[in-house]
Order: sequence, then structure tokens, then C-alpha cells
Amino acid sequence: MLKISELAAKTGLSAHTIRFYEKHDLIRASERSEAGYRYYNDSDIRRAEFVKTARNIGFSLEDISQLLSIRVDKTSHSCQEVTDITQHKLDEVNEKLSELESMQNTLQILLKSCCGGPEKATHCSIIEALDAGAVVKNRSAA
Amino acid sequence: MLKISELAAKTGLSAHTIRFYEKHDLIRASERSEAGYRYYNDSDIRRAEFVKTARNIGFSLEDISQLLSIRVDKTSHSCQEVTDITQHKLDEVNEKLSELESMQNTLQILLKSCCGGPEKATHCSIIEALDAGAVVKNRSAA
DNA sequence: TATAAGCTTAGAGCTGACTCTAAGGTCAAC
DNA sequence: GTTGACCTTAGAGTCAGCTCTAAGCTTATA
Ligand SMILES: [Zn+2]
Ligand SMILES: [Zn+2]
Ligand SMILES: [Zn+2]
Ligand SMILES: [Zn+2]
Repeated sequence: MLKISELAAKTGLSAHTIRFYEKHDLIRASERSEAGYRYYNDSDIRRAEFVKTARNIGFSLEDISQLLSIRVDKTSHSCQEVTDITQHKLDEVNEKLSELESMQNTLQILLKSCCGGPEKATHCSIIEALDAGAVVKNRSAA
Repeated sequence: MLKISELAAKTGLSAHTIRFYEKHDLIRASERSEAGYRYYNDSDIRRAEFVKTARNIGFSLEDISQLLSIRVDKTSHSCQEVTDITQHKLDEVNEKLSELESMQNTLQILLKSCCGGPEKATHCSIIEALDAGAVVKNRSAA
């Protein structure tokens, strides 16, 4: 049985965050001391670590909530439900990756074009490019 | 001279967003009608388009604010200041890219491991992996 | 027994970039 | 001369995921 600060130490989540997750029904403390202190048993701890792992991977709290309800009643859920959540997350990640790669590309091109020196910015090609509407929407080999 | 809705149509920003940007001193309306309507002259329009371009590239409003103050007084600023902002943004982008690539990798591995079928999730290897603390922190060839 | 560290709660505050609302004034067209 | 589209403002609300505060108990240590 761990107290909240011990669970915090074990998971790397802050006590604040653990309480916040409890509000959202992600983490549970099966027991309370007479004074109201939270106590986490092995099952609670495993659940908290599941949450931590899922969060580290990048799942949203809403995703984690769904994954948890599958986890606690596996026979009522299918592998497909799990892959749906995972695939949807992967799609999101891929979309953000595209955006970021495009930004990366544009920024690299801008940086290459500018001397970067201590000269006055009157001739700065980055400023010029922005003025000219330089949206390099290029998506080639990253 | 454009009215706000015309500038909105021209830039693709909403009138709300234009007013919001004005609050943050990114976009300006040099003139107002007697009734208080905003009117944008050519210089205002060019500034708005600069803002739009910079935003599309991914610069934060704070970055854009700095880029604008360079733009309006180029002789008081150097190319280096411009590259500093740009490089800093690129560093941010690269960091987010790393995180997302790591997430992508993990999600792909998880998806490969799961049958994705209509079977009960009792044997689901994604759930198992999350339970086992499956943090694939792998950063190899994307 | 006293001090400090740790726990409790409801609820407010933070970030960034919008997005919208309410209540009203203005303007062009028919 | 009225309908309806457009404009104004200050300020509130939205999103996700925390993060912190205040005020007051509890527990462990010295
Ligand atoms: Zn230069
Ligand atoms: Zn330059
Ligand atoms: Zn399966
Ligand atoms: Zn499965």
C-alpha cells in the first residue's frame, strides 16, 4: 500500500497530477485511511503505471480512458477496438509529422538564404521571403 | 482601402482573428471611418500578409511580433537577430519531430503486434504491452 | 509537545491561439 | 423606410493537461 507521494515517486507523476487523473477516473485509490489519505494497492499501482505508459506513448487522456475500460473488462471488447484507438492516434501523429516536416523544410530553406551576420537587416532574405509570401509547401525527402 | 471583411477574404484570416491580432499589435488599420470602421491601406495589407505567411510557417505570435519589429525598422536590426528567431523555431520543430517520430514508431510496433480482429481483447498484445510498460524509445531509421 | 512534512478539498489559474457573445450602431439595396 | 448584412466593443469561453493555492487536518520525528 502506497501513499500518494510514494505512488508519485514510483510513477514519476506528481501528486497533483495523480489527483487530477483520479478526477478523470484514470487512477484509483482503492482505500482511504481514516483521515482520508489515499492508499494504493498493487492493482491500483499497475493501473497507474498503465496510464503512465500510455501517456508517455502520447495517448490523450480520453484515449487512455477508453483503453482502461477495455483493460478492466477484456472479454467485452475486441482487439479491433484497441487497434482503432491506436490507428487513430497514429493517423493524428502522421498528420502532425507532415505539418512539422513542412515547417522544418521551410525554416531550413529560410536559414540557408540568410547570411546570419551582424549586418543590418535591410537586405535580409528571410524578411524578404516572408514579405513575398514565401510559403514553401514542399514535401520532398525530409 | 479594405474593410475588415475584405481583408479577411484576402488573407484567409477571420475578422475575429484580425481584431485579435490587432489587440496584440500584429495587424494595424491605419484609418477608421467616422463610425469607427477599420480601413486597411496597402501597407496594412502587406503587413497582414506578412503575418499570415509567418503564421503559416508556424511562427508563434510572439515570434511574429519580433519579426515585425525588425521588418519595420530594418536598419536597427541585424540578420543575426532574424536567424536567431528562425533557428530557435527550427530547434523547437526538430524537438517535436523527434517526439512524434518516437510515438509513430511505438504505435506502429503496437499495431503490428495486434491481430486487430473481432476476438475478445483477453489476449490483446497492445493491452499487454501497455501493461508491461512498453515504452519503445527507439529512434532509428524512421 | 512541538515542529515540520505530508495529506485533504474545492476551485482558480495557466498556456496559446483563437472563437464567440451580447448589445448595439451603420450602411447599401430595394 | 425597412430589411439585412456588416461593423463596433469589452469581455467571456474553448481546448488539453496540468499546476497551484488556501486553509486546515494528520503523522512522524526530535
Ligand atoms: Zn544578411
Ligand atoms: Zn538575413
Ligand atoms: Zn487479437
Ligand atoms: Zn489486440
